[in-house]
Amino acid sequence: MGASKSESFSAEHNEMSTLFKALSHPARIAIVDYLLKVDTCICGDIVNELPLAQPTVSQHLAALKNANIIKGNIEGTAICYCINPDTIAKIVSHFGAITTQLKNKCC
Amino acid sequence: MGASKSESFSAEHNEMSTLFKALSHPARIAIVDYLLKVDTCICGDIVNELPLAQPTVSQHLAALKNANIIKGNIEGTAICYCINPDTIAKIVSHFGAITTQLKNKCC
DNA sequence: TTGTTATATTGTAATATTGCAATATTAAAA
DNA sequence: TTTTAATATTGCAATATTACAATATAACAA
Repeated sequence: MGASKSESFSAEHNEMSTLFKALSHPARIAIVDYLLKVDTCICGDIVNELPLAQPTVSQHLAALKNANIIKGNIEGTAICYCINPDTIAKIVSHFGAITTQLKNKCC
Repeated sequence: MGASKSESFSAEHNEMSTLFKALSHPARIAIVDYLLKVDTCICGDIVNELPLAQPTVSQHLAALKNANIIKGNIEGTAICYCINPDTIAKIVSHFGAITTQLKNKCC
């Protein structure tokens, strides 16, 4: 086939894998990194920060927005992007649970 | 094109995106979840736990092993898989840094 | 209205991923 | 040695992702 059999897995597993898929490209990690580095949220220069063409960056931003990892507020002609702390918290909480479970393991 | 321009990004960004890519499929999240749920490391029944054929599961296990998220020890005919806590720690540390940076943000 | 600037969308080509049947490999058991 | 069980590899078809040129849209400026 080729398509992932997502309907065969739990909502939780699908939700987490969707978040990780959004972070599974170096450009998108770089975008998140940049948004954290810049103090202000008024940031219309993400395109200049990346070694990719404008439509490609736009697609990566859309992927991050679609996964709720970033938020974008229209600010005139520009768009102000910033991290969505709620989604980060969700991922952190997932790994918190993993870390707790790992403490009882033999490996 | 189609191939990701990974050579244009930093080693750190590539490394993190590779880890997330390994976790970007529900079957692989389910495998990690299962390995954490099972107390013993002697686990040769991952195939029966997933709604996928044996070769497909084998590929997902290889993907996780390749990203150092799990380790596999040969135990006779079976293979004993378990989580690699070092890699989990690396991801946790990444999000720890993000959480710290987020505290100074306006959004 | 006519630029101009910032971002999104569309179309398309190249490449990667997913899934599985068929087959191979490997190690223990008979 | 032959069989059996567990896992890996190969080959291939279906689908998804990545990248970008060309174009569209939307809002402000002149």
